[in-house]
Parts: sequence; structure tokens; C-alpha cells
Amino acid sequence: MQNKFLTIYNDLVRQIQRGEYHPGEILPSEHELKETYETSRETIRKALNLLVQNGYIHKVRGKGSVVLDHSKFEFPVSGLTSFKELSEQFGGDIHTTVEQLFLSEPGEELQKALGCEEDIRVWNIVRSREINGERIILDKDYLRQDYVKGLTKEVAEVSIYEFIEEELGLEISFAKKQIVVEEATEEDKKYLDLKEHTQVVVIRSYVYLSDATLFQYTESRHRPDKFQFVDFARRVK
Amino acid sequence: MQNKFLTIYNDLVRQIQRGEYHPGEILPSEHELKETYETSRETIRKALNLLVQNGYIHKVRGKGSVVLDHSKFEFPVSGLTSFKELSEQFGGDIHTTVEQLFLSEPGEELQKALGCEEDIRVWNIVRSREINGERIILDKDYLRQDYVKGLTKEVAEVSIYEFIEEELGLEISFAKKQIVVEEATEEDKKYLDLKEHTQVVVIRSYVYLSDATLFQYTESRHRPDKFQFVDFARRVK
DNA sequence: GAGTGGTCTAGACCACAAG
DNA sequence: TTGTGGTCTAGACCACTCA
Repeated sequence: MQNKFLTIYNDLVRQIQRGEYHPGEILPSEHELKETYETSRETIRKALNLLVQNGYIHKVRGKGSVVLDHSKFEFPVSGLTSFKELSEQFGGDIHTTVEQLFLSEPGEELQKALGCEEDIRVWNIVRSREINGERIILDKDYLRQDYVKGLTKEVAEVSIYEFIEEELGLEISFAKKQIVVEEATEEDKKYLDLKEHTQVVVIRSYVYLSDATLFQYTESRHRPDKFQFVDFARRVK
Repeated sequence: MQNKFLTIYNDLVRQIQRGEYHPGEILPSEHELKETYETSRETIRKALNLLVQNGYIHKVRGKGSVVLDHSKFEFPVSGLTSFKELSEQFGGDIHTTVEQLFLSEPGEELQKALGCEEDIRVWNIVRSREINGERIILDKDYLRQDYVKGLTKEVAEVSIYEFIEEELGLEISFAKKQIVVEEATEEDKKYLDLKEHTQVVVIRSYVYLSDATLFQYTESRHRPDKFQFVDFARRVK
């Protein structure tokens, strides 16, 4: 059994997605929902706050909770979305190839990116991602080996994040990301089906554990025509 | 007098920034804080949740609230950054040219994007942004005229957002954004110094007022080599 | 076992919107 | 005036961490 407020949140999301509430309509009031779900108002409010955070509704004092048009953004990619989560939403025909996997000493740039000393070993992982028969994403990961031990090709083929969280028991907490467009490298051309494209979209991520230590640096290199990023921004008065 | 939980939040932020709590240290427990601030635990929790959201602390069940190194995240916040805010951070030599400004009936696509009827008039604004002598951004704005009246070339040259919020008293609340890469159009080639580039990075924004009405649709078209987007993402378990 | 944060309850008063 | 969401309270029980 889940949390009550999560159950209510999921129920309301399902109803909105099914079209039982249309964009512009008002949800039942918190008092009504409280009766419907036989719970307290604060619990309803917790569920509604989740809907707000994820862009499903907008609350207006004195009026109610307005349903937003969420359909325009079917691929919510904000957050720490890993390729595995992304591919589950995608639902297409997907395959990962581990092109490289080895340990090395960090060069000067990598020491800086990872904020570590040179006596630490670093995993180098290069993976290409094939979607519907085309290799369109190249993921280059660098992980501190003192945190992540025992990485294998089999793990890299499935999900490194899952391995880190479930096998190693480390908790990934937050990430800084930068998105830019760059010229494709020889490596991009080698491992991706770039067709006529000469540039790639690069997402650089710095990933932190829950104790705020930086343990991973990643470059996710996308063929530009298949790249999409979605963001939901709230005004911070 | 502010909200209680906001007052507590601001107080704790100040203490962390002054170094009264160092990264890695544990904040006083929620029970202790409750006594200190003479309030209820839920109110303390609201303040602490704000600290979590803004990257100041990380909570661990059974242990407490760990203070994070916030100085690592002193980069421009994503959010609703307008060109004006962006240019103030940039600090370069900047100039805006209003290429077009007129009222029209919304075509079919625009009616869909703005979710409005065809009997409403829509402002069409096209502005090019010159930074250090190169025109690298083309902003195409579409605003519902029933909300925004009296737009002039002078306003468009400075800041439409400022005009909307300060002159018209409307409150901009949130925006949904989509970022993709597309082929440059004839219009892009006409108004931008694209040099050898054949593609542009397109940021599509749907901007809402605080009563959740969609009143603006914008395409911000960037020359790819000068584009950058920064994001801070928290794990949503 | 003691202390921590996570969830939940059943109230209360307030500010704001609309008829 | 009525109904809405925003804030706040004083409890309660639970899951988890650590000694």
C-alpha cells in the first residue's frame, strides 16, 4: 500500500489524462476531495501540491484548482531522467551498445570536472543508444571508482543508475546540467548514425550523491533532429 | 509581517550563508526547531521543505537535515528568464531591433497554440537580438490583445514583461518550455547572422498569468553556437 | 530504546473571488 | 455572504538510524 497522498495524486493524474477533467476546468474543491477520499484536507493538499509541481494544475485562491493542458508536453524529461526512464516513456524499439568500458587515471580536465585527485581511478564508459534502428544518442560517462566498484558490461547495458542505487545502495540526489550545441567529433561520427548532421546537442551533467559528493560526470550527445528537452518553470515572485 | 514558515526559512538561509552551519553538519531536529521558533512541527517542516527545494539541505530519515555546499550552485537559475534578465547577467554589448510589430487575426496554428478563438486579435512581434555585434537570437512573440493593450515599438525595444507586470498590473505566473533543434527558416536567415549555420535552437514557451490563462506564445530562435541552457534537477525518488 | 524525519488527522482562522 | 485555497496548530503513529 502506497502513501495516501501519492495514491490520491496518481488517481487524479489518471483522471486528468483520461480527459475526465479538461484544460480550463476546475477540480473539485479541497473540501469535496477530502470527503471523496475520506481523508484530511492537509493530505489532499499534499496530493494537489504534487499536481502543481508537475504542471497538471494551477491553484488560484478564492477560485480553485485549474486543470492545465498537459498534453502539449508528452515527454516530461525534466529532472534526473536517465536513458532507461526515457526509453520506457518512449516505448519504441530500443537498444544499448557498450562501445567502451575501462578504468583509467583521470586527466587534468576530468580531475576538474569530478573535483578529485589524480590518485583516484575513474570508470570510462561509452554507450550508443539505438532507437527504432538508428543510433542517435552517445552517452559518455565518467564515474569515480572509489564510490562505484564492480561495474561490468552487463550492468552498463541495462542501467548504471539502477546498479548504483539498488546494488551499491548509494543514493543519487541531484544534478547540475548544461545544454549546448557543438560540432560532432570523430567519435560521434563513428558511433552514431548522424546522416547529414554535422552538429550534436550535448547535455553535460554533474551528478551528486545525497551527501553532496560529486561522483559522476556525463556527456549525453544527441543527434539534433531527435533531441527534445521540456521544462516547466514557475515564477518565483 | 511575512508568513511564519517563510520567516523561519529566511532565518535558516541566513544562518547557513553566514557559515553558522557548515556543509555536512546536521541542523537542529524538527522538534528542537519547533521549540526554538515557538511553532508547530508542520510549520517547521514547511520551512525545511523550502530549504530542500532550493538546494540548501538534504533530509535523511532517522538522521536529520544535512547542510549542503550551496556555493556550488551559484549559477543562473533556469526559470522564466527573459532576455532582459539574461542580458543583464551577460554584461556584453547588447541591442534589440524590433523587426515587426502588428495586430492580426490568429491563424489556425496560433489559435491552437494560444487556445483562443479567431475573433480575438493577436500581437505579432519579431525582434532580433544583437550581442557583441552579431544578431544571434530571433524572438517571435504572439500575445493576446484582449489581455495586453497598447503595445508600442518603444515597449518592445525595452522589455515586454516589465510593461505587462508594471504598467498593466498583470501577474506572470508560470511557463512551459520546449527546446528543440530545427532547420533555419528564410526568416531566420534574413534577420540573423547565421554564418555557416543551417540549424537553430528553438525554445517554445507557453506563458500563463496567475489565473492560469494562457496569454502568450513565444519562439526564441538561437544560433546554435551561442546557445546555452542550465538546469538544476532534484531526484524525485 | 531513544531520537530522527514521514505521514496523517481534525480542527481553526485568514485572504481572496464571485454572486 | 458563501465558498475557495493558504496558513497554522497540537496532537498521533510509523519507519528508519544509531548507539
